[in-house]
Amino acid sequence: MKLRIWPLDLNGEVADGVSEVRLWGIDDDDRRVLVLDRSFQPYFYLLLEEGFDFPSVISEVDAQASPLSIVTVEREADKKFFGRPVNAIKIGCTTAKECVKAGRVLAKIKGVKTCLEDDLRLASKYLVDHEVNPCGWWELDVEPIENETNARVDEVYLAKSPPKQIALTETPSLRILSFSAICYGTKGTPKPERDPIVTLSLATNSGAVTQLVADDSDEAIIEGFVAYIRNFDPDIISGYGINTSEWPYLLERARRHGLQLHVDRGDGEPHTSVYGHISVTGRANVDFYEFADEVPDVKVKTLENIARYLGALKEGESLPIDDTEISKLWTDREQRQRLLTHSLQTTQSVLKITQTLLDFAIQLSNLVGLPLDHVGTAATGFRTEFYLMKQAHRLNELIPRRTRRPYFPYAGATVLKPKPGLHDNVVVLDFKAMYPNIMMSKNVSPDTYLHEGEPVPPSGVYVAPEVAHRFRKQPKGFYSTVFTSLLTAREELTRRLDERRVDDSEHRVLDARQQVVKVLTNAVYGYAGWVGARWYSRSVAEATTAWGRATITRTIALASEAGLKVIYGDTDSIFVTHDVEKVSQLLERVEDELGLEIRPAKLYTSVLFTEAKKRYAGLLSDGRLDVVGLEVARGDWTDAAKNVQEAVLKIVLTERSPEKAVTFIHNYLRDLRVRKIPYRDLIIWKTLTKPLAKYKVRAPHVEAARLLLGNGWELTVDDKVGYVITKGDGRLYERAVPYQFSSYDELDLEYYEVKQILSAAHRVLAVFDVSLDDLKLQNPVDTSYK
DNA sequence: GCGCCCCTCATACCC
DNA sequence: ACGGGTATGAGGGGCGCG
Repeated sequence: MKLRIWPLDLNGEVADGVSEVRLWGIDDDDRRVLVLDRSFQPYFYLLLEEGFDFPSVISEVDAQASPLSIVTVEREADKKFFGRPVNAIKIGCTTAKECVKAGRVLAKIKGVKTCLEDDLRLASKYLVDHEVNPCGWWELDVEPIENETNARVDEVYLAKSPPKQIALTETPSLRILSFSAICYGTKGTPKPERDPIVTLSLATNSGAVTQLVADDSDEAIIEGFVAYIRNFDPDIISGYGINTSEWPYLLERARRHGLQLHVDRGDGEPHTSVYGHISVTGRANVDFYEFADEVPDVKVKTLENIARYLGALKEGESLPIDDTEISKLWTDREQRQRLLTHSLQTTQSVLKITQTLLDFAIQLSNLVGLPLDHVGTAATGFRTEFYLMKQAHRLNELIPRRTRRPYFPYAGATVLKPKPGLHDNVVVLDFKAMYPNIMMSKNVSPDTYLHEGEPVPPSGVYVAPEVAHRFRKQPKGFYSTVFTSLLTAREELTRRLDERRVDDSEHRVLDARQQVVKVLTNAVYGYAGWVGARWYSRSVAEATTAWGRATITRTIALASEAGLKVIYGDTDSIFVTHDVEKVSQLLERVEDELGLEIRPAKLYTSVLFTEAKKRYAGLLSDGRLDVVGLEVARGDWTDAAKNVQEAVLKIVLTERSPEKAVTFIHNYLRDLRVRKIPYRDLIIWKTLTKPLAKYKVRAPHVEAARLLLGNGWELTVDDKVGYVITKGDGRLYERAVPYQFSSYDELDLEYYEVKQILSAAHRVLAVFDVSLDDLKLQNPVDTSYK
């Protein structure tokens, strides 16, 4: 019989010595199904040296085969490696593990250059080989079988054919469960060895909201959580930070109570899998903290900030409780209800974030080919690589090994010195997908690159400026081929999007699709220059930026020739006076001569530059303030400094009055001295980028982190430390204190005035020749300081 | 002992 | 564990300075 399946999760197993791929999904009749595929033979390739023929190598393989669990040995005469035809031998083994073992032995045979594709997991290889992507529709022949392993699904099948893609686009109706937990500890970060969970809230996309609350013990919470999941049977389990917090905590608490956290559709517990995510077999466990980087406008990636930005938290609503408050609130019976409400709100925010970002996550999984629960945790490089591996397979290209290489830097993009001051009516002209289009039009790819000394082929070469790297014009390279399909897909999506109304349900899916195609397109250049990449090529990256520099340089010359004033430019954009006539001439001229599309992106009614590159602010034609690079756009300045700078920018851009800005600053400083500015606006947030012991210098945020650690708080790499600067003598790092441990009375307000507020404000006002002294209050040694 | 210069380290941004 | 280019602030050493 035929089965149509939308794969949600898959795993590779070895059962009774036989490799088995388990495909968990939803069928077109809305049933949850498990398909077992026992016909997928693990294998790898031996790549032959040039001049060695099959028989001699194969006889040597046969001679060594007996202790190696080799099942099949086949010639592969039509494969390519970096675009060149090669001879390879396909070796099948009983299991993926045996492949690795056999590869190590057989790679030493004379005439074998290397072994390939032995370093891929069974499930990955299955997806690549059968061209199956999760979160899409596939059809295959199956035969119903007994549910021997008690999988928690409606049906279990045995695969009778490989899956084939079918043209169904709609997403099945998914059951989504979001959750969050709060733990109780009196000494710093709660520890699962010691401290219980006090409440766990759950919310589903069917509208159910449940809260589990501890009595003497959290045993009932864990049992209730497991029972709830088994009953609701979610396809997606989501949270915010659950891979590092909730899941490890729940697992340890369950262990301590002698309970099984049996929440999956198999017969196990959640477990750590590739890229450090937590896998719940048969479901997709998605931690939306992993997608916070896709929201670059939010600088400090707390749940509250992300929720607010995405509209998942209404104006006035807040998630005001921080970790240090929890134990107080739980202990105080009167206050306990506030904590429980907070927990519910948190979970509801998570559910809303899930509903906002899930389309993107699903489309990313479907385009890249990684399962939904992996794709978030996989770094950009690995997402790109998985996509490329799938494309390589379609093109009959063998997949290069991952190798360790030395790193050599290379030159990047051009950034112009801005013309400082205020400019009216400025248009930003952007090249559309500059690097991808350069790479495509110049056939820039690892397999088209001509190494030094290689003769020019009959079809000719493209030669990169400055660096003189050469790329054969024919045949079309791997990257070019990939770009062509990505850019074509994007155009097709844009066309279909235009046909639909914004409130159309398919519009959301198409828009998410279009976004992920764009994200992936833009990731390939960076991937090519990453030393860890399988398809790494420094020459590719270096040639691309060289063509980019030539492009922007020529564009600037053409703009000047056209009589336009060039105010600034960075990589693939130039800022010019908005002279409609001349600009449209320029656009035409550039596209004609350079063959790349350039278009107006932003229009500023007025824009302000200092002497610095990459930092400016302007009023967009719709009246919004757009701040780039300046303190307002950074997460490591106090809100006090950012708020003042933003106000100053608004005043000077709209009212053109530096004097008014100065008055505003004076008033703000007076408010600060009488403590009208909220304490939280004086917290500085900085990320720990390495373990504390590895820091070579004593820095404020590092010392604040040490204080937290000393008080029982746990901190790991990537955690943000919030600290304040207190009064006293000595270095800043001696006076930096975690914000939880200090209060307004202890703050060094002079530091905040001078180093935060005035520094940020003066950066803007210096353009108008306002001095720092003009910004200070008349009585700098006001008694309220000390 | 203090200010100044210059350098390194650290972070976060832009595209 | 994708790229290079850039700004900025704090720390820290060396130096002059009666």
